[in-house]
Amino acid sequence: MSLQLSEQELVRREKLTKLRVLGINPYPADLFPVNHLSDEIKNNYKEDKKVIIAGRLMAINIQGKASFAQLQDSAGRIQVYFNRDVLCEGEDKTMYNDVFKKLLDLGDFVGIEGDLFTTQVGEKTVRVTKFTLLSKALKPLPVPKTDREGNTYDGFTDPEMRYRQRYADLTVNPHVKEVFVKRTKLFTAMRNFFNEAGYFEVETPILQPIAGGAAARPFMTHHNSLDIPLYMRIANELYLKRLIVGGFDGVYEFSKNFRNEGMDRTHNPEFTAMEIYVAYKDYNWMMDFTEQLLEHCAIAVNGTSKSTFGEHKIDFKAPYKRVTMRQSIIDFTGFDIKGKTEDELRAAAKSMNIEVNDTMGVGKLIDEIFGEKCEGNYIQPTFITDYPKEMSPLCKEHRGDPSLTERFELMVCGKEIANAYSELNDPIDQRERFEEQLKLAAKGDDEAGEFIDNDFLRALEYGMPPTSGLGIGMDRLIMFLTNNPSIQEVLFFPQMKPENFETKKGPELSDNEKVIYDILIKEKSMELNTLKEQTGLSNKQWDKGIKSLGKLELTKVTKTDDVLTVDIL
RNA sequence: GAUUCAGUAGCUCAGCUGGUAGAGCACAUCCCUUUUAAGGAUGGGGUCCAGGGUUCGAACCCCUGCUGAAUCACCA
Repeated sequence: MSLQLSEQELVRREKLTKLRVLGINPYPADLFPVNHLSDEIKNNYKEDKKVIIAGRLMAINIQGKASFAQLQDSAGRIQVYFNRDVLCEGEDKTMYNDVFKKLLDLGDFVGIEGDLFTTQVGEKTVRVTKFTLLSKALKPLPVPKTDREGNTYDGFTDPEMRYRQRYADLTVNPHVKEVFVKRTKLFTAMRNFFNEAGYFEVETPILQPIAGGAAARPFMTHHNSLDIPLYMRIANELYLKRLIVGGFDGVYEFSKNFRNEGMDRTHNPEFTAMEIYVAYKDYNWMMDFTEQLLEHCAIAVNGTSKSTFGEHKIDFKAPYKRVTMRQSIIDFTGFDIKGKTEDELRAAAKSMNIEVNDTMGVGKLIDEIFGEKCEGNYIQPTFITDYPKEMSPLCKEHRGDPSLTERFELMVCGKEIANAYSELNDPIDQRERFEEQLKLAAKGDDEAGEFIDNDFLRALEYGMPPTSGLGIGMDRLIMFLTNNPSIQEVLFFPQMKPENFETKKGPELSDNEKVIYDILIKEKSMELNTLKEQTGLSNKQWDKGIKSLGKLELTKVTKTDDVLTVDIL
């Protein structure tokens, strides 16, 4: 089961044994007493200061009896200087001549003790007095090089390889690491904002008997000892509201959700949402809260509320524009949805060249019109408010218009990044809405819920205070904050088709090769065309077979005058 | 799901009209004590994604498949 090794991999394996012969353990167990990071050295530079650092060798530049190398640690890179006579004071120059020059490779982890100096070219450098191999790399890293102008050569850029081998991507591409540092800063900033507001971080089940709180196809699994199906969560809404029923004033959760749907550059089967529910508030309050939150987060991540996404410059500075869905549709189509019947809406949609079908109800039709004609126009953060009741089964009816709900979505660069309600807390209304969804589902609307969560309804019957809830797509938000158009760039390990690690056949012969070989082994030597005819192989199959047999040094083709002869070796 | 493009050395990529597979970096050996995309000399390294077809001959043309990307469709 060994994969075929490249020449470079074999060389590194040989170095491993040579190191062991010299008594050097290439994978020592000892703690290494690091006391500086590369950026600390550069920021608090003091001539001759003694430092102990560790990291990967990312560039080696040997010049005879002295050498330079780049050591990369978690904070960046620092140049280190190996001088033969500094490193090896006595007669024995093995550590420099053999261990450093011959047995170390790019990618190896080394620990270094040394003191600081500045080279003639002005680069802050660690003069190595002692080095320790901490871990040998057997596989060569793809090492891009960058010149003085910042042009990168041999970049490790193939997305497939970068996603599959994120460890190599992170090692070699500092800008990739930066995206994930920002991702974590975003989570921290949001968490701090909520905690300072006095809200409570909680955890709710990922394995659920009913996947509710959203309309999406769930992943199904099975619990053996209960012998029941379980679903992986598609949203955490219904569980968080149960906690508001239980008496918390504000609860929030960063929730990994799972949806068994299509994948593309903005959809991964598992993604992270944040949902927060706050008692005694409504969606107007939540809009204020949301714009404060996002301004805070943008500044925490990028140091400014401004951000660039592709061709767009966006600014998360509060307050954001607020437009009702009805007004938005009037603005972009001239059509007023107020009071229109399902048939009128369907006719209007058709006249706008929007694809519609009979399963679409009023809500869905309005949503299609909005999605098609309006959504994409909102580049700066904008709240779209007051959605039709039919498409918001968990949202409280609008206090001023019973056909609407108290709901808003926050649009940025034409995409939805947040969704919020004045939460429905009337248990009887809630049951009716669920039943309405069941009817829609039966009618064929695949976005309508198929189950009624009776336990959730029971919770509401005990009484839930008026509550406003907000959900934010964290992946999408971090895409906007780091200027990445692809969700795969902001997930460490985006979902991909499994890689095929099947081992190569090695010295075994393929079928074609066997046919040729079996005939030839009896005759020992044959004229080429006779042999070819006897095998009955096509030209292509013959060609491949005889070529690879030659490569394996099992046969040899010789030409005497005009006659080609094949011999067995 | 549809369309288009791509897959060649460890990495980034050339490869003309079908005619023995190339470069830079990396690697190996040697020279070089403050360099920085270090430099100089020499050398090794390939299942041209896989399978089939056409052809005297295929990395190249045709078909099928695999993998990925982009655009579109789908996706609160």
